Amino acid sequence: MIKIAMIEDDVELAEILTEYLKQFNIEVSNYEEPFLALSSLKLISYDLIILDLTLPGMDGLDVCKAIVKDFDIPIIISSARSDITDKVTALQLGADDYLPKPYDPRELEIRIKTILRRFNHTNIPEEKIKTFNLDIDKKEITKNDKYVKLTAAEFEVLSLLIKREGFVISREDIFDNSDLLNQDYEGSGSLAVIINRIRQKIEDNPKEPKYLFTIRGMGYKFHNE
Amino acid sequence: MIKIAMIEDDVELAEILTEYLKQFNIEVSNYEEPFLALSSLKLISYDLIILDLTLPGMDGLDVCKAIVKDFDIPIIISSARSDITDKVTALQLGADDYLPKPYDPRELEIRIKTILRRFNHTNIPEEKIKTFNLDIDKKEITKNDKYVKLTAAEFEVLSLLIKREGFVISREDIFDNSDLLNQDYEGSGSLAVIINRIRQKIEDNPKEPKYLFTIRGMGYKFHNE
DNA sequence: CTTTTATTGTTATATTTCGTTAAAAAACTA
DNA sequence: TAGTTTTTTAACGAAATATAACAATAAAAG
Repeated sequence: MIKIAMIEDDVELAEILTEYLKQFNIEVSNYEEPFLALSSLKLISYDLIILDLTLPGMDGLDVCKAIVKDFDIPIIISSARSDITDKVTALQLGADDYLPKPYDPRELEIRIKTILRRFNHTNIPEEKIKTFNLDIDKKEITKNDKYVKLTAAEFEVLSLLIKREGFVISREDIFDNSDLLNQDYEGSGSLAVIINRIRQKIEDNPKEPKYLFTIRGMGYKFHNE
Repeated sequence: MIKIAMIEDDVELAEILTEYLKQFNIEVSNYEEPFLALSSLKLISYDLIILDLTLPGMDGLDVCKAIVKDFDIPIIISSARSDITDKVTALQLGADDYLPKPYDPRELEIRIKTILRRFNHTNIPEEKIKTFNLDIDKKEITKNDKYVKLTAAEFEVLSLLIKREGFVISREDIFDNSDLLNQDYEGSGSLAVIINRIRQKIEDNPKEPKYLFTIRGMGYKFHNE
């Protein structure tokens, strides 16, 4: 689990990003107030900071400076200011990356992973030893580098499970994150059928799953090892 | 996937090239600001740099010098300046190639491939083991070095699939990338017909495709192995 | 200029696929 | 054991795709 502190006054944006990053086991705590953030940095250990430069009534660069001074933690600057000097200054101050707004959340995800990998070389396992790998662009999932042929709905469900590997995903969550599945999930066993079909395709012995577990009363959980 | 950093202040040109190179699994990140590019080189590992010499308010050759000094990465210089000394200087500085503007994107693609092959001898697989080969100039496609006779429309569709090999291509995408096909694709099965005709020509058993797959609800996908 | 041939788009029909439903079986809880 | 939840299974039907036959058009040949 990666923990991130976000300093962002646009609450709506912060929520969107928090929601998006949750998919990848990234937990975001947002602070609208930079000084509050600075205080809590002393208490809670985060892996990374995302700092918005365009904060109301203060210069984000000063905040950046303060963080660099007191903490050894990677910083990603996000800013709506198109001022080029900002970028240079921020990077000179010790920020690790600079993202001009608006940006694609996926871009942010990639930058986070890249920076963290660089920062603590060994920490992020990275999709290596994993049995299952997900290639979003190619829309394909591989099990031990072997292509698993899935239908659209099966792919949607399984990719969500892989993305949230290790966590229990409620049925509701799955439907919320799917465009394909009929949203009137209530009282419908259709998901169970899809899960069952996925098991047929990925488990050696579908009766005794090694990867896709049912957590009774809660949902499903995926182990990728 | 080949990753390239482009340093180019003409955003429009950069976008065109980015779009074009995407076809060949080449991902381009453009930096309008050379110093920003230099900073990000430390963070992100690119396979190659395309550097525009005619940057506003600074000498691109200095940027080139800075890159060569700190990074072991091939550089292609692109320049609108017709000054011959520039070319010589650039190459002396350690640039790997020099392209005078304006140039054909295809030219750029070839240079990129050539340089990368030279640079890391083993890394780029190169179209060797591939069953299908596409020669854009000759407008011909070969299967195991044997010429496949296709109609114009079939060629357009199949070449797109080959270029984006491994990725799912939506029907919409195919029509967008075609001049020949009737644009009113909606509700028309004409593409399915073309796909079927292609299968008859390239598959051993069209009923069970080994190359041209249907991804239901998504589009088509081509495997070239 | 007419005839032939090839190509492409259209339509209609056949086929396959896949999500849903429903009902039964199995697993768990109390 | 009874009652609930989850899984399995089979069958259905709608939608997506494939196929075949034809029409329209363009290109080539005579």
